[in-house]
This record gives sequence, structure tokens and C-alpha cells, in this order.
Amino acid sequence: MESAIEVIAEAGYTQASTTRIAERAGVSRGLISYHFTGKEELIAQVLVTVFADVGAFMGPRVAAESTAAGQLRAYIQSNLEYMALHRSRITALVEIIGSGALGAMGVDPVAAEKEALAPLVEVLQRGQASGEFRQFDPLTMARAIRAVVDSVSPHASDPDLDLDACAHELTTLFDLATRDTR
Amino acid sequence: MESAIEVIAEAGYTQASTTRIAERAGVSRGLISYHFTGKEELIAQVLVTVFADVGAFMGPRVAAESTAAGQLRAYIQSNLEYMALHRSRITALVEIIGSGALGAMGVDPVAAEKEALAPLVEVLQRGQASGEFRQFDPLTMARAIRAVVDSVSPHASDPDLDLDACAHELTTLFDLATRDTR
Amino acid sequence: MESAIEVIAEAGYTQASTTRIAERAGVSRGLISYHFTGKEELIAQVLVTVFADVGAFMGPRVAAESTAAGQLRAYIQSNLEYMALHRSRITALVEIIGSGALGAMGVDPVAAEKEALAPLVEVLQRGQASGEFRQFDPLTMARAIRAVVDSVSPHASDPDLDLDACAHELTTLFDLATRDTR
Amino acid sequence: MESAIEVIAEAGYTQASTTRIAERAGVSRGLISYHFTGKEELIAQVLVTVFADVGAFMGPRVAAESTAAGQLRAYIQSNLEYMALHRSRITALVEIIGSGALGAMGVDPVAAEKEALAPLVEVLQRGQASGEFRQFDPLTMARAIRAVVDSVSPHASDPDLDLDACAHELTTLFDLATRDTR
DNA sequence: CATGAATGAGCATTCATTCAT
DNA sequence: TATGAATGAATGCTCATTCAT
Repeated sequence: MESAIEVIAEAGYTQASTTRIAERAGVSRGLISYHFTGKEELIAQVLVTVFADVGAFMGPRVAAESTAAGQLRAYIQSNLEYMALHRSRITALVEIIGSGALGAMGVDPVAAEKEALAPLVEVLQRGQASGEFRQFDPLTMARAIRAVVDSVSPHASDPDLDLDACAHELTTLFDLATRDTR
Repeated sequence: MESAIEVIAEAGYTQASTTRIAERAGVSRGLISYHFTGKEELIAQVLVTVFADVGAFMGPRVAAESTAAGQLRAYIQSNLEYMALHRSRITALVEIIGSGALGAMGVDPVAAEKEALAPLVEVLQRGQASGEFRQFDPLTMARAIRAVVDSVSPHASDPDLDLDACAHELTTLFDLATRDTR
Repeated sequence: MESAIEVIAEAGYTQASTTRIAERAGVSRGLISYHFTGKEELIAQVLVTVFADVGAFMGPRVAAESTAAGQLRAYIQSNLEYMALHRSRITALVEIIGSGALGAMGVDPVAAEKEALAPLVEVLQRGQASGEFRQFDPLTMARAIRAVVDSVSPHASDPDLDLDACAHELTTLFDLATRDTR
Repeated sequence: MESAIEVIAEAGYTQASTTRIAERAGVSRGLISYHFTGKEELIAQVLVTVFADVGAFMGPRVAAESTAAGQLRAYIQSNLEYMALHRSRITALVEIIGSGALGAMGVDPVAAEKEALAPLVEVLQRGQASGEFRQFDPLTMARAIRAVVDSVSPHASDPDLDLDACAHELTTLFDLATRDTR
């Protein structure tokens, strides 16, 4: 699975054949089919694992904040931090999701998106209820936040990119975009 | 090329084999290799064509605005408008770029991104120079804008999505995120 | 298809991989998938072709007889004659049917057997109606006749086997087994 | 071995992988290779066991008859009886033999056939010597009898098939086909 | 211009077998 | 005795590409 993540992150989902994954892992091609029902299951396992991991990382950091604005900042920041720590995992995630492989795996993309965005939507709604945030469509805003955060992933390995500075830029961006200034 | 766009938009880049494209176009498989050096060239042509088309659509609308803030709004709005008018073209574009096919085509992703973002970066810099926009990293902001706009594309065919409302949400989002409030 | 027939006849259906068939035909492996939707279709085509051919051979010879007993003799004899002329075709047929591949091809084995036995059952019933044949279950008798005829196929290439003599033995066998002696 | 028989009978020899056999037996895949030199040996053991069993069943019943005609009837009848009692064993036997696996196991098909037919040929020759049976080629007749009896096996599980009636049909068939009417 | 037969590399998967434990 | 991880060969198939017509 580690090898799968690395290969997908480096070469893209399309090029991530079992051959390459097996080579990277230093095992035979057949072994993948031996351990996983098929390639789909391997990918699904990767998704589940990484999702759980990133959730375990971000969850406490977001929960530690008391205000909605703080939680939003923590959400963006911790996501980018995780990206810095486990760049390839996030890259693999984005690759898999972006490749349309989920559809072929019987995953309902609408439901999956709703689930992925749910925690973010909640934060936004809480902020609106508390008066911290202005009125906007929480779903659209949540999608925008995720899109921006995910878009950083391809550049995460860029040595020119200062992730701290980037995090600061993006938290400021969405802070301004969401706060109620009345 | 039209067929290629349609197939890529409908089935995703991965599933867009020359077979399916040729079938859709009602021609033989061999003809694609006859007219284009290879699949890569076909895809490249698609990219060039669509880029030119979307540029021709957005350019005048952006140029019609006098303020940087107005140009930014026009950029976002016209991009979403084009998306509504030619959904499959944009979907195909996003599919191709997201598939990592560019790397295999000898396109320098850094240069390509720079070129794609250039007009947007210019608007942002002009706004900063004129004092309309606050200080932020223009490249990061440009990436964020593109990421958000592109993220709408998968939902463009969703009947529940009100593109006008969405455009209003997003222009407001980036208006607030960029304006100088001092 | 000719190569498929030969390979199946020589090596058995199980060993008849596309690789071997392609090698025998002197073409590439991919060509089989190019011409036929899949291996199943190739096999199906073989079946259809051979069935049509054997039907075209036996039909007139059976129809030329006026009595049911004569038709039964002609049926057995012409089947064995065809076997002598196109041994590999019949062998392939028997291999395919005996391999259970039909089930995997969505063919209803009950319906297929009924169809294959129909002409024979008709002859037997006609003979019973005319009083030439004694009373027996036509289906069981038809199955027996087919089983015996098919069982000759593996020996068809045996130089020790005198097919004429064999045909005489078997026509006599079923002549005695079916005739009404009252 | 019991599991092997069941799996072969149910799924056919081709589909009878060690995986499925091991699963059915509730043991690991490796155990099969541990106990038997290879799959071939397992199959060979199955053949030997079943042959011995069917021989032990039919032998006394055939020997109990005094006339050759009676022995032939007993042969057919007891074979069908055994089929009714141990359908899967016979099905497995027919599957294995029909699959051409014997050739791959180094079994000389000519010798094997001769051995399998020997008792039957003996009965037929004895009948001819005693004048009970007419003159025919004993080997051809023996093959025909075996072919017909074996052909019942696929239908043995058919609830519509009355095995008693079938046995009566077939004993009558070969009674008429072999008896000397002079 | 256009076709379509043909190719060969690559892919996911199955399977009998080996071997350290 | 028994397990199960691991292997490597083989299989059916897809696909972009070539080329004679």
C-alpha cells in the first residue's frame, strides 16, 4: 500500500499499474492479486487508510479551536501541514479522486463529496449561526475551500513553495471571504 | 477533435481511447493516426483550440472592465459563463490537465501553469498597484481563483446548480478576499 | 478460425489458449481480440460454422432416404463420413461442448441439447408412427445415438479404425435396437 | 479428495482449482501440494479411488448373473444405479476423462481405454462364444455401451429423468442390439 | 483521403507450486 | 502436520500505432 501511494503520487493514477506498484514494493505482480481481491480493493484500501489518517491528524487540531473562524483556519492549516508531512499521500488521494476511478468502483460521487465536505460545511454553518461568518452558500464555500487546498498538492514538492507562507495566504483569503464585517 | 472533446468530457480522459473517439466521429481508428502524429498531438490540438476559444470569449469581457476588481469579477463570471455554454469543452480541458497527460506530452508543467495564470496574475498585480487590492501573493491568489473556478466544472451539468448564483457567490468571495479595506 | 479448430482438436479446449491459436495461425495474439469480441465469440463462431457445415452435409443425405430406418442409417453414416472428412472439426465440436464452455457463454444447455437432437427425434418418431420402429422413448434413444456417434470422434484419427466397418457396426446396432419385429 | 470430487462435479474440471478444492475442504491451499505431489496426483488418486469403488459395486452384480445377456444387463443397470447413488463421483470421473487431463498426466489413453473396456469386452466375447450374442466387433460394441451409459451422467441430476425407466430403455436397447436371433 | 487488418507492448488476474514457520 | 505469504508463468484483453490498399 505504501508503494501504491508512492507510485500513484509520482506517476499518476493512470500510470500506476500493478506492475509498477509491485516493482516498487519489490514483490511479484501476483502478490497484489493475492492480498487484495483486485486493483480496486487496493485503491479502496489506500483511500480508507489515508482518509482515516488525515482525519486523525486534522480532527483534533480543528476541535481545539473554539471559534468557527479559528476552526476554519485550523482546517486549512492542518490540511496543508499534513500535506507537507505526507505529501505523497495527499497527492495520491487527489490523483485517485480526480481520475474518476471512484465511479468505476461503485462509489456514488455525490454521496462521497457530501461526506467529504460535511465537516467543513458544519464549521461554516456554525460560524454563520454564531454571527462570525457572513451569509453565503455553505456548500459552495466548502467546495471552494477544498478546491483551493487540494490545488496546493501538486506544488507541495516545489522547493520554491513556502508552505507556511502559503498557509498564511490561504487562511487570510478565506478569513476575509467568510467573516461578517457588519 | 469535437468527438475527442465529447468523449473525454463524457467518459474521462482515461477511457477516451482512439477507438471510442473514432467511433463517435464515425471514422476509422487509423484516420486519427493519419491526421495527427499520435494521440498526443490530437490532445494537444484540443488543448490549443479550446484555450484559444475560451480566451477569445473571456478576453473582451475582461478587457471591457476598467477597474481591476471589475476585471477579476468579469474573469470569474465569463469563465463560468463559458462553462455553461460549452460545458464539455471545459470538462475535457480539466480532465486532460488533471490526468497528468501533459507531462507525457513533453509539456513543461511549470511553464504551462505560468502561461495559463499570466493574465490573471496581471489583473491582480494591476489591482495591487492601483490600491484596489490588498497585499497578497498574486501567484497564490491566482492559483486559488483558478482552482475554485475549475472545481465548478464537474458540477456544471448538475441541474441543481444555479450557475448565476454560483457566479455571484464566487465573485463576492474573491472580491472580499482581494479588496483593500484600509 | 481454422487454426482454432485445429488447436482445439489437437490439444483440447482447455489448452486452446489464444496464444496457441494465434501462433498456429501465424498471427499476433492481439488479432484475435481485434476480429472477435473475445474468445467466447471466436468459439461461438466456430460452433456456428461447423454446425452449419455438418448440417449442410448430413441434411441432403438423410432427406434422400424415404424410410425412417433408412434415414436413421443415413444419419449415422453421413455423420461418420463427415467425421472422416473433417475429423478435427468434429473433434473440436465435441471438445467445446464437453468442456462446459457453453454454460459460460450464456447458452442454455437444455435448449441447446433439444435443438441438437431435434432432427434425430423427428426421424425416430416418424419411424414409430409408420410402424417401422418399436416403441421406445425417442429422446433417450436419440441421446444414445448421438453419444455413440460422438464417441467415435476420438478414435477417428486411429489408423487401426476402419470407419466403414465402424459405420456398418453402428448402423446395424441401432437398426436392431429400433426396428419393430412384431 | 471428497472435496475435489464435489468441486469437479459441480463446477467442471476446468474450474476446479486447488483454491476452490481447498476452500471446500476447509484447508489451506498449500496442504494439497503438501499431501499430493501435485494437482495431477490428486486427480489420479480420485480416479483410482472412484474406479475401485465403482468396480466393487458393479463387479458382484455382474458376476451374479449366469448368462452373458444377463451380465450385460447387470453391467448397464448397476452402472446407472451407482450413478444414482454417487452422482457426483461419476460426474467427476466423466469430467476428468473428458477434459483431456489424462494426457497431461502421462496416462496412455489407448491403454487406459483398453483396461476400462476389458470387463465389458469379455462379457461380449463370452456371449458370442456361447451363441447368445450375434457376431459384431466386441470393441466397437463395448465403446458404444460405455458411451451411452456415460452420456446419462450429465442428466443424472435432472429431476425429470426416471433412472429406472432409463435403465430399462438402455438394457432393452443393447439386448436387442446384441442378441442372436437366428 | 481513408480504411481496416495487423501488431506488440502492457495490463489485471488466475493458478499451481514453493517454502519458511 | 498445517499454514499462508510469495512466486512466476500463463491467460484474455485493450490500445495506440503501422501500413498496404
